[in-house]
Amino acid sequence: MASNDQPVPVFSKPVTLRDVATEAGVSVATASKALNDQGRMTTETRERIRQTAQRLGFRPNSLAQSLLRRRSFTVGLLTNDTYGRFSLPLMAGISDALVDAGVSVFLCNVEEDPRLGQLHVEAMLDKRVDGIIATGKRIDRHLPVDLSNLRIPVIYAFTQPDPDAVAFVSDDAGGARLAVEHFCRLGRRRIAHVTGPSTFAVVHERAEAYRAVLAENGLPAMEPLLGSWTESFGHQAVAHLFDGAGEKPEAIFCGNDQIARGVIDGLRERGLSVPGDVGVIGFDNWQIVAEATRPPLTSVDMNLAALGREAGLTLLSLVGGKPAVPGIRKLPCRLVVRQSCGRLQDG
Amino acid sequence: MASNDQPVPVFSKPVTLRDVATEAGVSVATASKALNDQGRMTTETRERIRQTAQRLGFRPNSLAQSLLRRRSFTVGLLTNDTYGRFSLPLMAGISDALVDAGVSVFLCNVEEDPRLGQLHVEAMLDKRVDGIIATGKRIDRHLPVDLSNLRIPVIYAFTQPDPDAVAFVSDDAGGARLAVEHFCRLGRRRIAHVTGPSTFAVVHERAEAYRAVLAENGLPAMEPLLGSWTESFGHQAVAHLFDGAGEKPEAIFCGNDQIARGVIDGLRERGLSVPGDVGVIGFDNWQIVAEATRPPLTSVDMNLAALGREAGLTLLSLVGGKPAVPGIRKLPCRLVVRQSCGRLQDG
DNA sequence: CTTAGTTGGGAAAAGGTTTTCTCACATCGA
DNA sequence: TCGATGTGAGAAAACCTTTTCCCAACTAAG
Repeated sequence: MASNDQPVPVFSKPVTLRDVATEAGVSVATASKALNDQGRMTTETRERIRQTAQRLGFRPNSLAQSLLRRRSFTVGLLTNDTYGRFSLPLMAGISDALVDAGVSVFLCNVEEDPRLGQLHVEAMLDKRVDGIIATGKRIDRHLPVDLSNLRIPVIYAFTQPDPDAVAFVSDDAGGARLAVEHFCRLGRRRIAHVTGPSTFAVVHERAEAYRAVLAENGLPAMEPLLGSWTESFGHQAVAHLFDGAGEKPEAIFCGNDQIARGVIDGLRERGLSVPGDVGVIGFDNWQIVAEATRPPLTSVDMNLAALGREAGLTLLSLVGGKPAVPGIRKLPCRLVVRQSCGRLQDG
Repeated sequence: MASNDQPVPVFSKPVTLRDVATEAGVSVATASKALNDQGRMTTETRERIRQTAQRLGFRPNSLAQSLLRRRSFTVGLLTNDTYGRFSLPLMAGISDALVDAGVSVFLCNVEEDPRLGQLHVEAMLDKRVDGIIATGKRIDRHLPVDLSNLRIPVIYAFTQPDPDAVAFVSDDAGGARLAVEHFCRLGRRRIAHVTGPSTFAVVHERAEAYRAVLAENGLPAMEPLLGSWTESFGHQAVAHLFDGAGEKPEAIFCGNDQIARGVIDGLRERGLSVPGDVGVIGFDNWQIVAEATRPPLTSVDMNLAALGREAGLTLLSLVGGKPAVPGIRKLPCRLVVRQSCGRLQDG
């Protein structure tokens, strides 16, 4: 049987620093110093070693470096967000902030399973991650793992288990203000708020901001409609708001894009034009939803990637030994204006 | 200034094998063997060392182990799927398959940027990942990185750069068959197919299967409608199919759930009932979309998690030195029946 | 010519674990 | 009592890199 009958691939051995040193006729110590711009030697020697390393395709073994430096250039991202609606943009930001520092990210989805969470955390700890970023779908619920007594820095994004932790969250109240104030600027007077269930902390935070902006602008207060984060609740809300007697809203600020979508569809089915008769603004700026509504949805973007970047950078500096003051940092949202909210009339 | 004025946390030093050995009054060699069930010693000694390790909370340093074993218990997942629509379920499957083996997964989103791809791949290589799984949004496009001459095993999921590679993809033709055959069983005779652009390989593969099933069942052939993967194309398609003259379809098999959503909305706007007048089946089984359509959408599920599990397991066995025959492995889809496709009439 | 200082480069330890050898001691049969 | 066998446990090498000394050779000053 010929040897090439075997489909098993042969992987060549990685070239080590010793190989480079031998090839260049110096000791490993010198080779190391040459490549790290340390120590003293003739530029000639240094250059020769560099060339040799280059030629041999030498890449230092991170494992050995990590062992020595007690730093693995690795962080873990813990999430329970199965579909990655929030965690992926966050991840993108983190990754973006860290890749230039040579740091890679372990992603662990722990669902709601404490056993799984424990397993993943231990695996990461054993691999000596430099730090952990924990994220969740909502600020007022925590991952099913205890990260409080780890020997490494932990940063929270979108959740904050205790006030002594360092946490980054979006400024939901500010985001709500952006939306409602935008409606005010557009001259809408009766502004409704349709949002998720009262069990979510953000629901109250945003509703509070909504009421505040109405008050500041001398507009009629309307009680926020709490329900579920679904399209179908958007439909129900429209039925509730428009099918009864009394004055109808001119604008609806929705708690997420799915609700907004349901609202827009419900309005259209009633022959109401968006934004002509009613303006709609959503929350989350979930592109795939926001761009599919008719008309495309104006929505509050939580800047998750930026949040991830901040979290990543902060973790890095924490790992580097710089202290960080504990507490929540709120990062501003931004309003992404499309066509569902109406436009300022010129003149 | 009191020392507790400083917010810098103090992280205790990890306990090493040497600590355990010293504490138990043995050598590190013995300690190692005790904990790994190797070597010879009295059960008494072994037990005592175990207890000591337990008491001290010893966890072996993975870095040191990896260095020695030339195996990092780490794999990389490379993707360009920003929103994680495909890569996250895949990731979940991979992670699920590997976590019990103590393997963690680096997730790297390289977008379409070759520089970024290169950066990530090098970072992973330096960290001595045991293998890499590369995935993409579509089988006929590849990531902007060259993985062909790595010293570690590579597995592809959803893409296959060359026939010598090991790749896992979903059986799109089979999935299409499932959908169309389901319509046939339900007695629908005029079955249309609305799908994405011709630049996608899967579009042709599924269209082929669609035609084949029609032929096998002696049903009238209809030319598939190719467009974009969007809701708005779904609307257009409905206009095209129903607003002209000629016989109308009784069923529509859509290339993805977004198209299906557009189709369903378009049908409703025309006063056609789903599934009463027209049955609709989508593709991807994107839960958040499929459950929000009215009625909920029957859809072909590509079993991405299962695919990820297979890929992970295969990579593991490849890493373990077992050869794997190159080529594409197609994994079956499954039909998730909800309410949009109609039901078999009893009696 | 001696001494102090500089320069280029190497030896060795460290990081934490695993594994192979080796060794001392005990036991057993002759 | 002597060799053979077996048993429990330790010493040391290995994995790969970094860093701290250290040393030899050379230069310059006195």
